[in-house]
Order: sequence, then structure tokens, then C-alpha cells
Amino acid sequence: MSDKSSITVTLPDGSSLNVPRGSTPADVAHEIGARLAKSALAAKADGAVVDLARPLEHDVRLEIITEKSPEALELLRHSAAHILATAVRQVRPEAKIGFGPPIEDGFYYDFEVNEPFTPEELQEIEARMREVVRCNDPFERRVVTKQEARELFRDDPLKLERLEELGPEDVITVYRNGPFLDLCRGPHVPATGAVQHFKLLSAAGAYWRGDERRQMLQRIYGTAWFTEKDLEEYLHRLEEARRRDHRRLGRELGIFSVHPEAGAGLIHWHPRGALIRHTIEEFLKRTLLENGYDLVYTPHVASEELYRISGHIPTFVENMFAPMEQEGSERFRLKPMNCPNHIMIYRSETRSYRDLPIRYAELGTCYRFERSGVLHGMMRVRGFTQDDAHIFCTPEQIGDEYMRLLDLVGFMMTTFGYEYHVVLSTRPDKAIGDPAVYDAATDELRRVLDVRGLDYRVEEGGGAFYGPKIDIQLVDALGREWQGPTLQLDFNLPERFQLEYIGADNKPHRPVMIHRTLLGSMERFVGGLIEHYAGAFPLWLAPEQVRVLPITDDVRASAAELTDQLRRSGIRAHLDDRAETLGYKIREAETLKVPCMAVIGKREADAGTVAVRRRGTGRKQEVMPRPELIARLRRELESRALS
RNA sequence: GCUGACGUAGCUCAAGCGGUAGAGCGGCUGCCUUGUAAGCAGCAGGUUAAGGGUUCGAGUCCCUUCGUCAGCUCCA
Repeated sequence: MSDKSSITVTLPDGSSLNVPRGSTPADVAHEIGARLAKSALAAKADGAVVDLARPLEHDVRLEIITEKSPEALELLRHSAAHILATAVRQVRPEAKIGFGPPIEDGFYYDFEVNEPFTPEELQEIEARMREVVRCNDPFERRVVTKQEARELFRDDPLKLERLEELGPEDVITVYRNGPFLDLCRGPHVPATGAVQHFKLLSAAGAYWRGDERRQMLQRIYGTAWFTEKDLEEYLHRLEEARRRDHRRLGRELGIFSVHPEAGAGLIHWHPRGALIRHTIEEFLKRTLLENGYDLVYTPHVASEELYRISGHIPTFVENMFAPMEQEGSERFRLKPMNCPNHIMIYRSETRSYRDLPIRYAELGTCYRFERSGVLHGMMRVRGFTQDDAHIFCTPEQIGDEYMRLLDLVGFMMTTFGYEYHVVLSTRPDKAIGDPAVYDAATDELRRVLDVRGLDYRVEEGGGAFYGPKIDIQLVDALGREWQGPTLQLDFNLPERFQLEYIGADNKPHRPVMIHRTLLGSMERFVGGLIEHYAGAFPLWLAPEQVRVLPITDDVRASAAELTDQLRRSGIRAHLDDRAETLGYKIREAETLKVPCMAVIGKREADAGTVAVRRRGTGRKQEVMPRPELIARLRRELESRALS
């Protein structure tokens, strides 16, 4: 119990402390120990993160935030953003300040400036930031009235705009560090000196408030960490991502190319890439047939009428290629998606409840006119082949179908070596139809996820207007997340196309549809795999599985024979009988990331053996009888082993 | 689409203030017959992205178009 002049502070370990009213978390940290006082950055008071210098007025549960705390990096980066703005104001006194939040792995700050920042200027700004850090100015919080704030930011129109959105119930706070003052909710680290390990990364335009109709500001990105080691590790991760870039590896490994003459965003699959794709497609189709899907093919163009019925015109037009005009004919469109065509097939006969579920799958090639600025290697293109399927079923079958889908997703992702997260998206405000139907379906998806024991995140209101969905987020070898499979329920298209099936009651009923993709598009999926594997595809996917390397011309025949044996066993093998040294041939095979090198010298030719060197293992070779090599490779292929 | 940067041989990159476009790798030819990540030599390869302009003279300066990259906005 505390009297009027003191308050009780309860610490995370359950112990409590009496301190004078108005003490700060810094005081409390000091009370606990000198070490903690030194490492304290901020505090969590009754769950809310506050500054170390914020006076405590009531009894409170208090937790001191240090580098180790989960909130700490965000705090550090937010303060780093202020330091950035401080420096920018020195270099560009005219700069108007926008927002400067922490983001994953770093921070940014948006400025309205007369001229965009140059790379050299970024270096200068970074140098000035180090000055600001050296000054170790405290971050001082102050509560102000709206009128005061208007006065303080009278030269910063962007801040004023934000200010006017604050309501009377909002506490308006400003933070000062040295010469720099910002309208900011905080909290911050105690002083600029806490931000030691940082680097500015890039500058680029960014629309004010993310609205392309508003003016473009100049955004500077940076990263900040608590230790030099963390910073270096992060920069190393960026480097690693560059090293794995599918655009670079795609060219070096002979996987794909794009050509201005042929059109931006249109992928040309080279033989090696085509073989990877073929292997995946074959595996996928076999799996789908085993799982009760029917394969279909539908045309690449369709009459505009189809998209008027589906509703894609007008909602999707800006993503579609312009119509093709034909004399004496209706207008045609390149298809941007496969669903309307699959619906045509469904509608081609009267369906009975006994036929359902019907699962149509197609590797359907679609074309979308993506805005030029978004094109990116194989990941974002204008022509792509979707691993698409549409399941038509009764409302009662939804749960069962999702159960099967989740199993299939798990199988596929494990096969390619991806970890994944599951996200359930629920009804948004703009949803059509009976909310009860939408919610019941959502509950069913929830139940299915629970039955399968999957951990999942819920994105409230994140669903499409036409139905809830389950999204799968892939985690690749670098820990980056990618949009993976999506399992989208649709109440809308069956309605628009007036789909029916005859029920057991001999009356027509409306089926529901599930749009699902497991791999997304072949382009994006293979692009992702290149980066996931860093170009080193596992044996079963590698376009060239074995390279046979004769050391001299004398053993060429023996090596050619082995190549034939491998090929007859269903192994993709090539003979490299060029007049080059073994070292040269090995270097090239390693560069192309061929999983297995089979070396034949005089010893091996005489003994009928082969010296096997696996990719990336250096000089460690293993000599074995040739049938054994074939048997081992066969086993590895059949298991689709990942390494 | 927007902002900025960039576009030189197949690839990676050079070419003060505007003054005859170079190198390595790769390719081809020949020699070498090679034992675990680059053997030696020679040769070919360019309307400097395309188009226009300024200039005695443009890879270099200006404009337009196309493309690429970093972001923004938007999505398989």
C-alpha cells in the first residue's frame, strides 16, 4: 500500500518497490541496479511502452526495456529515423518532414525536398548522423496543445495535415533531440547516443500517405542494430539475397530470359529452365490426378462477354490487355484468369449432387497488363502459367475439401523444402450476400484448421468480398516470407453464372466454388525456387543431373558408355568430352551447379568404376562400381531428396 | 503509372574538361591429352539501347521513346 507521496511499482518477477510519486522508470532501474540503469532504454508501464524519463504518477506494473526486449529494436529504429531527419535538416534546411517510422529490419523517413537526394548526399547525411549521435542529445518529450503544435510546425505542412486529424481525446506530444523537433507519439531511447550501429541504404520516391494522387516525397531507408555484429550480419543477408537473385542466376544457369523486342514481362524459358518446369509440372499433374482432380485445357483468348458475366469487366479491366478488334466479330481479350472458362465446362451439362465435388485443374496461361514499374524478373510478369484449380462443391462439402487442400499444401511445401505459416482471412465490411453464410463458412475453415492442428493467424476483415480464404505464407532459406498457396472460397461467381446442381431433393441448388493454387504461377514459383536453393536444385529437379567427365581421349568411349547407361536409367546425364583439363570441366560443372560429377580416368575405365564428386563437396570423391552409382541416384530421385 | 538512377562486345566492367571505343571472361581456331574450381597461343566480335538535336567533332551535352534497377502504388 502506498501513501500519497509514494507509489508501488510491481516488477515482472512479482516483487514490488515503493518509490516517490513522479519517479521515472530510469529512477526505478537505478534502484534495481546500476547495470540495469545503464542498459535501460525505455520501460513498459502497464503494458504500454514509455520513455525512461516519463514520471510515474500511479501504482504501476513496470518492466525495464533493454536491448534484449522484443520492443527494443523498434524503439531504436524509430529514434534512428529522428536522427536521420536531424541530419537531413542540416544538409537540406528546406526539407519538410513527413513520417519516419521503424520498419522490419530498419527505418525510413519521408521528406519533401526541392531536389531528390543523391547517393553522395546520403553519405554526407550519414556522416552528419554520426555527429548527432556523438552529441548524445536527450530525446525530450513534451505534451502540447493543438494550438501550440500548429505554431511549432507552421513551416511543416505535412505535419500540420497529420496534426489536424488528431481528435480532442488524443494527447499531442512532440519530441526534441538537440536542434530537431518532431510531432511524434514516441517513445524513444533516452538519447541519440544509443543509436550506434546503423547505415543508410537507399533513397527513392514515395507518395505522401501512400496515395498515388498525392505529391511524391523522397524517402531515405536505413537500418539500425544494437551491435556492429548484428549490423554486419544484416548487411551480409542483403548481400546473400543479391547473390541468390533469380534474375542473375536465371541468366547464369540458362533458365530464362526476357527481351525488349518480345515485350517486357514475358518470360522465355531456356532448355534448362524448361526442364525444371517440366519436372515440376509432371510431378504436380500426377499428384493432382492421384487426388481426385480432372485436368482441363481452356483457350488463351475469350470473348469480352465472358468477363462481363464474371464481373471482371469493369473491376479488373485495368489489369487486362486491351481488347482485340476483329472485323465482323465480337471483341476478344487475352484471359487474365481461368475461372470463367472452368465454369463454362461445369455449366456444359446438368450436374447432380452425386457428381460433386468436381475439381478442375489447369496449368492455365494467363496474361495481365501489369504496370511497367512493377515488373520484376520471373516474379512479376505479364504472361504466366498458373497452377490453377476450381472446386465446385455443395456448402456441406466445404470442410472436407479444405481438409484435403491443407493436406495437399503440406505435401507440396514439404516436397520443395519450404516452411510455412497459415493465415485465415475473415469477412470484410464490403462483403456481398448474407453475412451469416460468409461467417458460417469462415467458422468451418477455422474448424478445419483446428482439426488439422495447424497454427494460424487470423486477418480480421481481410477476406475478399466474395468469400473467406486461407493463405499460406512460405518461408524461404533466407527466412523471407512469400505469398504461397491460396485457398479462396467464392460465393459470387456461382451466383453470377447461375451455377446449379440437382440435389437429392430433385431441386436445383447453387454450388460454391473454391479457387485454389498450390504453386501460384510456374514463373513465380520457379523464380522463388532459384532463390530458395541459391540455384543448386536438388537432384530430382536439376536440369542436368550428372555430368560425365573423361580425363583423356583414351577413356572417352568408356565415359560415353556410362552416359548412355545413366540416360537409359532415366537420369539426365551429359558427356563433357571437350579437350579441356579436368579442373576446367569441374569448375564449369560446379558453376552450373550440376549435382553430380562422374569422373572417368584410366583407373576407372579399366576397373569399370566411376569416381563420383558431388556438387559443393570439394575434393571428397567416392569411387564405386557404375551400377551402384545408378542405384544410388535412382533412390535419391524417387525420394525427391532435398540435398 | 509515378520519382530517381542507369543502358558501352554474349557476360562483368574501362574510356579527365566533348577529340580515332578498350580489358578480362565467354566464343571460334590451333597446340596441349590433361586426376578434382580457370593449360598455352592466335583470331573474330561494337551504328556505344533506338530516334532526333546542339557542335568543326558526341559513348560523353539536350529532347523523345524503349528497357533495366531501387522504391512508391498495385498483385499469380
